[in-house]
Amino acid sequence: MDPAPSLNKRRQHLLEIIVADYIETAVPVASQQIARKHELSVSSATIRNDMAELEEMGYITRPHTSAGGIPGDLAYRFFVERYARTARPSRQFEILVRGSLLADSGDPDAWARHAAALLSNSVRNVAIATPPQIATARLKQLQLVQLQETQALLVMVLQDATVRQRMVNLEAVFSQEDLTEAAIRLNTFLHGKTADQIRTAWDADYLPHPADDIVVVEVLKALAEEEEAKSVRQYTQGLHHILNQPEFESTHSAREAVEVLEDGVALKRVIIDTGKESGIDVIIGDENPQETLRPYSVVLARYGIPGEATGVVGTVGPTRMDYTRAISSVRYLADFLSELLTALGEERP
Amino acid sequence: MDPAPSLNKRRQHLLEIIVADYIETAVPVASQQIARKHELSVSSATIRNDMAELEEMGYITRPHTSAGGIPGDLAYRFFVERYARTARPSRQFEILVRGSLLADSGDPDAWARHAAALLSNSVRNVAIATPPQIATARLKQLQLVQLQETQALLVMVLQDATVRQRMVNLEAVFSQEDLTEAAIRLNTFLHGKTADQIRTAWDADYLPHPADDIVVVEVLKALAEEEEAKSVRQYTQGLHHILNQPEFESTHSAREAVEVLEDGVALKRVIIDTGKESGIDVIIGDENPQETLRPYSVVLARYGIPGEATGVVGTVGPTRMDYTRAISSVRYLADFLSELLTALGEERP
DNA sequence: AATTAGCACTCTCGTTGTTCGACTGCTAAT
DNA sequence: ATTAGCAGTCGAACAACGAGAGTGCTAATT
Repeated sequence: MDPAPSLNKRRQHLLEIIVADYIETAVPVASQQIARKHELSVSSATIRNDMAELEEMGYITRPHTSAGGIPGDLAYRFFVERYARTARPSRQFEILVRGSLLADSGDPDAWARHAAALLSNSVRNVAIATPPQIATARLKQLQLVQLQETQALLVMVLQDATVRQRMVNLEAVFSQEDLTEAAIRLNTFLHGKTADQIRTAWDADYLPHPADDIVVVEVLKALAEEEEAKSVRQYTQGLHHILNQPEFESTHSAREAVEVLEDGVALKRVIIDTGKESGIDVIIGDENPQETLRPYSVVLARYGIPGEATGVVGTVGPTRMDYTRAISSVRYLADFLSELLTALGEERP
Repeated sequence: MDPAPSLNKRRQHLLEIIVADYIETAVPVASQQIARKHELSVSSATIRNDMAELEEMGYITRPHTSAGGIPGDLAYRFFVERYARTARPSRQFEILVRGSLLADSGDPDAWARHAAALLSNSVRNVAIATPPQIATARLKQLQLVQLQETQALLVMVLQDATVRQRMVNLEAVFSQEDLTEAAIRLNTFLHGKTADQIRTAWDADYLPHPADDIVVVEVLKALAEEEEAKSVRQYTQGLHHILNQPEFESTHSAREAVEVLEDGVALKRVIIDTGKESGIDVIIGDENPQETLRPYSVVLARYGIPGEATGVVGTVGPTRMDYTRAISSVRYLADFLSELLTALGEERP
């Protein structure tokens, strides 16, 4: 569908120029400047008329009576739908991403951490990434390591190859051999099961070994925690970039931004809501349901294996952000992370 | 030893007042203010004379001719040695720390993360913490989990109960049963060994199973990475606090601070150097060997089991920071983390 | 009907001048 | 050694002002 049906060709082009210019310079763009820099074959007066029209329609606003125009959320939305969605990242970025992420083999947590760093440097804004989270946590294998006489470390590998650990207080003294044996026994019983499945199977099937129930309880706890939305760990990178942006020159706005982004609870909500269906979510300014994020724009994509294990990568910045770069970088990262995760998660039946 | 031998009682007290006042208000402290607020039983003129003397000796400076005094690094040093070292944290803080850290059972990584958050809120500054790092990495137990036909996930539990994972590309097809068997075999062989010990034992003792060497190579790689200084992961919290400090009102200084602290490479160097012997390291301003950290003060303590596994907690802020609070909070946290770690690491012979 | 030239008007920004209040440094008295 | 008193210094806040950039509008042009 046409993002802006009531705009003729020239005005669409004009709007594109204004948005692109403002994204680059952060200065209200003036009609004369446009006439001079771009070969439009119309005079500045015509541009002024068109800009008055664009203002009327809510695409741009003016900081004061005798100033150039600055794009509003609507203009950015138009720009994103019309021009920015189709872009591809630079070859350089692709190489950098592949090289960096292939280096940390098999550790989804490290992927997320490094993805955030890579993205942050690419878009010169704050980047966030979450490691893949499983929809319904499913145990793959567990291991018991003796710590003290009656204390063991329970290490669990989940379906998506993430590893979780918990401490278990046993009620009696066990040797490492006992524990290893118990682990083997429990693995055959628990392998591939969700929390629910474990619960029903456990009731039905009495286990004769005294320590086993304690371990199972801990496994259930861990799986439950895993499914809690609270456990969405997110890596944030590149906070310093926003202090370079002219919109955060005042200490006040800068502090607010850092507070919101470092705290991350608003972001978490956005992440949870974000596109289960594939594609890039672009949330511009006031479109954001999270009030504290209204001054910013968010470009997010979900990656991974839908219904199995998915995470999120994306970037946050002022509404005047480089959407072209942001969208292309985020898409490329999400696709590549999905690839990595698929390779890791694929398993023989 | 006396931190300031050439100062008489009154001048020491005066210096204390100036430092404490400036820490609280961030405004150059004037002689009249001192005379009014504190019961000194001397007039402002006397204070002026004393302050002139303190300036002469390098303890305080003045922003301009007719302004109050602001403490220099020397004054802070005096203050720290004379008054701040002995402080104890508030009961409230102690309770908060115990409650929070006991909640994440057995996960040293989570301890560090939460310690940074707790400390940051307490001192209202940036806080950093590293999870415990082992001096020479020592394998406790490993586990192999099948992912694809020729691919397995290697999960290692190290001596200090931290867990690391790597992907292993096997050269042939193995079932999960094969892998479990191999893991048991390797565990008896590798248990408790350092990288060096593994290497010598491996040469001496030929292993008949074809896949074992691949796994051992990965274990060695992981242990090596673990020992690399580069792998010092650090959690930074509370960057937004520094934007509240008046010294970072200008965007420029704020940006510099965020850049230095978020990047963390300078901090990493300081962390590596930091007090192997117990005690709190207080590095004030220009005393810092790291040039980029000269505008700030750092309060750091190492925790854990010396020679076995240790980490670092601490805080970074402007030289005008609340040393009393910082030192007491850092000390309490370090002590408590050591306790937790000792409980976790204690092991039957 | 759309476009353009021209011009008066508006607004911001950096500069300069001025006042006010706070604080010090110094001198002379205690 | 301490203090009172006073002249002098400095910064913060505010107003005035001119320059420059850009618009809105009107009237002429295609």
